[in-house]
Amino acid sequence: MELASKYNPADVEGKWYQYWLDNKLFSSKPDGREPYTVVIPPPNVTGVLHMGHMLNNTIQDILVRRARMTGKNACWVPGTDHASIATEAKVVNKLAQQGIKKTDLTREEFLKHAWEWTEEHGGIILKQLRRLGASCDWDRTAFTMDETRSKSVIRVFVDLYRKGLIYRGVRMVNWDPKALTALSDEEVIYKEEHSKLYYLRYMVEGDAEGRYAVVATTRPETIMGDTAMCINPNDPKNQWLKGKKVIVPLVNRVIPVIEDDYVDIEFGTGCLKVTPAHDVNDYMLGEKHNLQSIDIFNDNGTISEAAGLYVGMDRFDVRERIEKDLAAAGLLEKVEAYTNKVGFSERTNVPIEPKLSMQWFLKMQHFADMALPPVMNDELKFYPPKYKNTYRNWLENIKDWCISRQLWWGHRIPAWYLPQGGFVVAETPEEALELAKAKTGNQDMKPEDLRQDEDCLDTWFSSWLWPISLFNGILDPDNEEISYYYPTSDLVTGPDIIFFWVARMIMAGYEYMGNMPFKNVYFTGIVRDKIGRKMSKSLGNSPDPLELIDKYGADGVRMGMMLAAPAGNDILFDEALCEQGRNFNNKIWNAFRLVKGWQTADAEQPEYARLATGWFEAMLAKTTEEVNDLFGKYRLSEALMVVYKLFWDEFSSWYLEMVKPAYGQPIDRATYEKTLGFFETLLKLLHPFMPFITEELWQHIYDRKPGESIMVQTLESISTIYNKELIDGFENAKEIIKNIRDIYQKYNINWKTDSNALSIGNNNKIAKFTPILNKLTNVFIIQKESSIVTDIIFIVQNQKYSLSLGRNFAILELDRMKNELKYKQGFLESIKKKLSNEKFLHKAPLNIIEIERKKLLDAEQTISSLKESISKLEQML
RNA sequence: GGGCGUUUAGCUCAGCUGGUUCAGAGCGUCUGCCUUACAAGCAGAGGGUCGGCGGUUCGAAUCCGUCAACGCCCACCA
Repeated sequence: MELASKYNPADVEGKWYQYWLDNKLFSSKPDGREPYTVVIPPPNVTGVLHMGHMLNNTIQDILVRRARMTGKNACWVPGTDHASIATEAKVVNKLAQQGIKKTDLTREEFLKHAWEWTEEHGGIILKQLRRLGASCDWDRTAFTMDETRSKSVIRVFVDLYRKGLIYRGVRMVNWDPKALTALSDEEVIYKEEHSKLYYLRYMVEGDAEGRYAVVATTRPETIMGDTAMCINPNDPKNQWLKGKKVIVPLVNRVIPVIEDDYVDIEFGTGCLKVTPAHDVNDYMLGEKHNLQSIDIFNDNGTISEAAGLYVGMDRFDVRERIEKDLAAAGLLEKVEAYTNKVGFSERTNVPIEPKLSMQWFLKMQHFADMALPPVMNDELKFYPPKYKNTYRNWLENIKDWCISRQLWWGHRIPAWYLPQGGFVVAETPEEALELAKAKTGNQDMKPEDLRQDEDCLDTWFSSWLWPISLFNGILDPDNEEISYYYPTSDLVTGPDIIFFWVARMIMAGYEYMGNMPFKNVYFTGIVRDKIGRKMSKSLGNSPDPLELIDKYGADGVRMGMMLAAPAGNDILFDEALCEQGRNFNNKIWNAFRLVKGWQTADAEQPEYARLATGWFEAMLAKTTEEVNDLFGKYRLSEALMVVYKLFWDEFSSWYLEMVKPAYGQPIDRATYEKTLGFFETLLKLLHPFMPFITEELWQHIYDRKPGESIMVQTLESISTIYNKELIDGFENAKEIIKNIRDIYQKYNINWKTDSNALSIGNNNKIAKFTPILNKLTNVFIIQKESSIVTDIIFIVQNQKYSLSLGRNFAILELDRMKNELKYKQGFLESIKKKLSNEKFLHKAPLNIIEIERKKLLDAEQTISSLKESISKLEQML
């Protein structure tokens, strides 16, 4: 086989992905093996792959492939999320471009457009994941609005309603004036805004002196909704206002002055305007003091008829306008610059408006009580564990979840209103009708007499069931699949959805399965650019993952991501990392070319090869153990780095150089076979990280049967028992070789043609490695102290070595040796000091003292031999 | 306002329960090499009072206190 000198990913990636699919290697069915289950965080159905997905799914694929190779029945279930608000907004936009308003359509017509949109754009992202190499069981692909998942959502809603955990009521909710829907607290993002604090004059009614109270507000446009002014009863400066009535500026409504401790005496003037319809706190005050509530906003954020002024204007236009009008009327005391926090809709990015409305809620305390302990006591582990705190904090301050959305795209709330008031909750219209008949006693009731709730459920109300509903565990709780695959193993997701999704899945898991939904949660970081900025379209700093794959290969990009991705830390992504990944692919490729290019011969295995194979076997075992340990701790980037170094440094730079036959010479068969075996093992270790190139080479390393794949080879066969002494001995030998190479380079020695003598003294341990030293540096070993004054001296692990170069370079080394002597003497002093410290000898453990004593002896020995060499050299001068 | 986290080489980060795996890794930098697998490479080298200060200890990057900078999460101060 002729191989190009560069690896070309495009030639092999598509081929092997298809091969894996054709041979059903991603598919999983319950069997006798231990299951390993991962459910994908479902991306938005109409989304496209971005760097965050790339990172997240690379990690999942690494874990899944690794599990598969450790003998588990790995099942990675893919799917997409209907993303209620986001998708509906996209469909509304698209319709708007065609001149169609949502309000002109019936619900059915709108949904038809939405499904068309979904079918057109849906699932693109799943196709893109294949480019990455994602080993999902595609036959299981699910959608949060497919039949099984939809029915599951409805069943859960009905169940929770019947358990008394879902209720309906009028509450102050976060209103999104663009999407025209309520939002949960989690969907509101607070941002600091530079705004103004307006001081408004509220004239005191009937006051002869024309006195007025000054109220500070950031939202003067809400004065039309004022129904009281509030002071703190303990505020000395406002005592005079007690019992008075004041006049709302411009509006001229007379409102009472009420008293409540809630008001902060220090803030502003200590006078607070109360607008119960448009502020959460004012709402509470309104309830407490029985105030009227005037809703001055329409759903889209414009001023309503009820306001009486500025009707139809946008809320922010009114703010500007009213400032001028107030000033003109002499009712504006002053305006100050002010920084405050404003809530924005997570999806539409418009400021949310607190609004009183009728919504459905889920009582959360019950769920919080179940979901907190298993995380806090590490039954369910978070990686990194710092997120336990975040999680606890949220659960300990849990609020009821507003689950209704005024949208059409989603799961419609299964509540039916009766003509005479009241409602029933049921899974189907038929069941609802029966319930309605029973409730009203009217047996003649017809389906059309019932009116189903117009609203949809929050998207997360379906995704919180994901680990269960994917295996149909809601509708058929005892089926084989759910029993086998649940609880799932690892969840890989971003910390930004810890409340939205992770916490709620844990809740649903305990409620419906009586068990955790996953055993471990791996929180990834946010992908940022290399100078730490979030990736965004407007900055243009977000590379297209598919273009990166075209450029560097999927394996290269995967590796680039993983090199920079410790769990929970943000990753600063730099294309240079993909380059490093690509280079590594190339390195593997070329190592393969070398090995496969060798001719074999029936020859005795040389001693250097015998030593090298023994050593590399030990290295392989040692590294395998390290990798096992790191995977156990979810330290994937470190695991990759360990294998990377094993391949590049130990295998390519050391091992292959040791066993490589001279040019044109064949290699003995024993070494060749060993080397192929090592290569295969290395490919297996690398496969979870770099699936494509490892498959390609694995297929070529030996003849394989059709359908065979590295994917399903087992890693457990790699021995993790190794000879530590052998490894240490090689490390020592490598140090010596490096020293010799350094000297060769420094003095421009043509070492390939000239053999040089290395005196190693009476050092049997190193003598053993003579064949290796000889092969890599062309030295011959003299096993006694050198008496040649002009030898170049170097010290490795406190042993002196003398290299004879036949010419007098040693003089040039004098300074270096003197420096080394100085350093060693300083070192010796510090140890002596330590060992003469009574307290140290008294209190330190014996083994530590022993170690110090040994250091002392070693240092003394080194110093004396250095001194000797130096003085000899100096005599020569 | 509350909570959490980070600060170690030019960059990105490891360093768990204090002591030879303690000052590390990868990348970058510098030097020499187009050596017959690979210049997307090979062989070497340099580089840090472990954020500041104080304490505990025979001994501190590691434990405690404090200050500073940065980041994240939560919270109803208009």
